Amino acid sequence: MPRTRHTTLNCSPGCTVEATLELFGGKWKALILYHLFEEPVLRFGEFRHRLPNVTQRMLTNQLRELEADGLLSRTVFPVVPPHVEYRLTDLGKTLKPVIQALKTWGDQYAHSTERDKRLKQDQSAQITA
Amino acid sequence: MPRTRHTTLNCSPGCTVEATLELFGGKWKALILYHLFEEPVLRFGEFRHRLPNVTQRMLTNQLRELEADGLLSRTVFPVVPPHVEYRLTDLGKTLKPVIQALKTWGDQYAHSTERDKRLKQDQSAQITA
DNA sequence: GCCATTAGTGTCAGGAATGATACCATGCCG
DNA sequence: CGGCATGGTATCATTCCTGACACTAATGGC
Repeated sequence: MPRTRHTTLNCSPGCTVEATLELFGGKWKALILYHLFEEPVLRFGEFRHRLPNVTQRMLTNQLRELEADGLLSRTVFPVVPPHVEYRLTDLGKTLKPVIQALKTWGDQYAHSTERDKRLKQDQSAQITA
Repeated sequence: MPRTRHTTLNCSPGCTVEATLELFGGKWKALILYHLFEEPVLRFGEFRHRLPNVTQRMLTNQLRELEADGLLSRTVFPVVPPHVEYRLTDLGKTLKPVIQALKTWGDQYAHSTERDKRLKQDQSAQITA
């Protein structure tokens, strides 16, 4: 996601939908935010445990972008070994209903999508192979 | 967006958030869905008018993916010149609260994000240049 | 015969996003 | 002195996304 999509917000009424998506459409951003709604303060290493499929580089990227967009704050304690805390900003907290809507829908419907059926087929094909 | 991100839905409780995002995280999918909530039946050319920045190829891609995911239906009338109608499926209609949440947030907060400020700076820089 | 229409498809190219891997700083512990 | 811990960077390669452009089919109208 998250390339720059449009540079202006003037493309018809639905445009802010896209604008919102640009903020957390990144590959792992929604998940990062989700975990911060569950646990208000997280350290880098804790993210790594919660998102085991994300490489360190990706995680750093996504966190920095969320920070740059003002959705979360990064607090560095100048100690050794390093200690860094991430938490939602006030603006970030306002995203809660959005993430919540995504989760609610996913919990209800994700397993009924065609995409999901394809995934299951792929998996069983791999198992039988 | 939306390459295939994870193949299973087993990665902790927030995973369905990501799964949902995979469905319409594509560059223009949310906007396509949004327009279909406004106007229940749209033809290919009407999308082109509403999304002037999207190339024909991209629009085709995104529509096909949404169709493949069972979120919208594509009805071809075998006439000349071609006539194709797109509308939401029942599953697609269930996404309305999600898109609505995205739009509500965007309308309220998009203009207060750091990203938005950066965009405005870039624009004025281009103007003065 | 020639052009316009609609909804595409095919090909090519460039750039962005992502992943893998290796490497770094610093202070404590033994 | 050597290794560990934490939170990263740097570099390279690859894959994916996106755009530009040209091309198509079948019919109606001039």
